[in-house]
Amino acid sequence: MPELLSRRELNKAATRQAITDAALTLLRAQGPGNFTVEEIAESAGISRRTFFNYFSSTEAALASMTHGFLDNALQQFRQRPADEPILESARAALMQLADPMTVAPLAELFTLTQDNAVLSRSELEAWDHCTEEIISAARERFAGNPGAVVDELYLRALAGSVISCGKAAMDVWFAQCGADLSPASLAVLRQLLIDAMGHLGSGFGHPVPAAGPSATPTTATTHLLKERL
Amino acid sequence: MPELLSRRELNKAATRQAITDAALTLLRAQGPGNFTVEEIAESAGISRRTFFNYFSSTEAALASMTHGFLDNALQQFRQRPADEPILESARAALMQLADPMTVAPLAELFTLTQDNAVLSRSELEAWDHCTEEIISAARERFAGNPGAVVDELYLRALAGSVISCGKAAMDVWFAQCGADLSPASLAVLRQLLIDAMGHLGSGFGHPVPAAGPSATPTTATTHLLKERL
DNA sequence: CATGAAATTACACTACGTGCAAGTTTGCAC
DNA sequence: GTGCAAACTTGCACGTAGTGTAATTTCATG
Repeated sequence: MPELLSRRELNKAATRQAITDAALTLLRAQGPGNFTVEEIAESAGISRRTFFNYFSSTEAALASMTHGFLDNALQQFRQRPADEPILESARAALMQLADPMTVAPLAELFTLTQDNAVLSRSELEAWDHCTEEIISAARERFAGNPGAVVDELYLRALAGSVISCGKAAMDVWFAQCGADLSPASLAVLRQLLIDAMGHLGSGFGHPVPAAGPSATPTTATTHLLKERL
Repeated sequence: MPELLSRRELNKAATRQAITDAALTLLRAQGPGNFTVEEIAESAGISRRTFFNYFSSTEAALASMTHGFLDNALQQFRQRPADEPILESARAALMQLADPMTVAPLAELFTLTQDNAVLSRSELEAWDHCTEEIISAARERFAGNPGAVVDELYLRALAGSVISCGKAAMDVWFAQCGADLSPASLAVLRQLLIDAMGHLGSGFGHPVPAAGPSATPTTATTHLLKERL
């Protein structure tokens, strides 16, 4: 069987996909909290018990999209050259995400779960998980540096701040553009990500930066980033 | 009866306290996830239903301690002069928390729930809630500035980063010192908070941090740690 | 003390999440 | 193909979470 994936793995992937599809469909139709695991299972053509073999809860099933999104970002990050400044790597990784295919599921999920406490919990967890992953990635990168003692505080503070800035950019973007995925909207998102990382890179030195989602990068872009733009 | 608190309010506060005490006691004795709401209620001398009148879940009851801790920090933040740089206000507010009475409950809670997924969720939620509160506080502060358009991205990125750095400092502290609340340990915590805010204020320019605003932060930290280990 | 508001309680009910013991499908060797 | 073992699914049962509701108790006030 010269396929890359065995039949078993294909079936599992299909089932997993069917579950998340069903969950998203129900979320669209009924709104958050207004449907049960049993309905998801029925809609996905499986038993209630099998659902729990794949996901530990409804929120986990939905949060798998966020996880996919963030794993994608992390993959981008790991591919950056090791001698690049971390902030620049993060900026580049985040930039890859301002892409219709990538943000579409997340954008919709965000608009649908905006005001729901239970669901946004899982989102928080996903972001936190990504933070931990970035810490690992950054630690590995520094570990390549011989003789350098890795400063755990620096790592954690930096990774947390990067994620916070990415999250802030997406929050502002959602608030401004909703689920709009037009090129103009995505350009806004890119600029927000750039600006957020710029603020971070410059130590948040400008309390009132000149705002403008237009083509001109705001004054907040730092020397460090300007070098590369 | 011109008491500051009516009998009703006193009773409610006492019940609330009894619940959190009971939950913490059970957490100590049985470990996370190994006790039920019914046990908490019984131990607190109330009915199961009454428990849910106070807290929506076991985790919520335990997370109320974290909320208290962070509300305290927020209160400190709001009391800072409005013309002070935000980062300095945040640093000062966080500094007030490196106090035995304040961190003690949080430290124990942290060590007890270290490896528990469900409980750390509520902790995440508490930190996120505090972030939102800081955003509000900072927005109010800027709103006092006439004619200034508040940059939502700046606010959210900054608040998120500040919280992330505070969290990073506490994570590192817990990892290094456990639940140790000795003066030396608290000094380490203070220094970690200072260093984290220093990193943030300098745009994370130094992979191996060297210069701080005063004295020699990093060496001071390691020195203190060496003393204890 | 009487009365109404607020809090507690018992009860019932739905849904969640899990262990277990079947049954079913897939992979692999013969 | 046949047989077998491992992986996967399913139904069932059980304990627990969380909530609506109505009855009961506690507290403040006239």
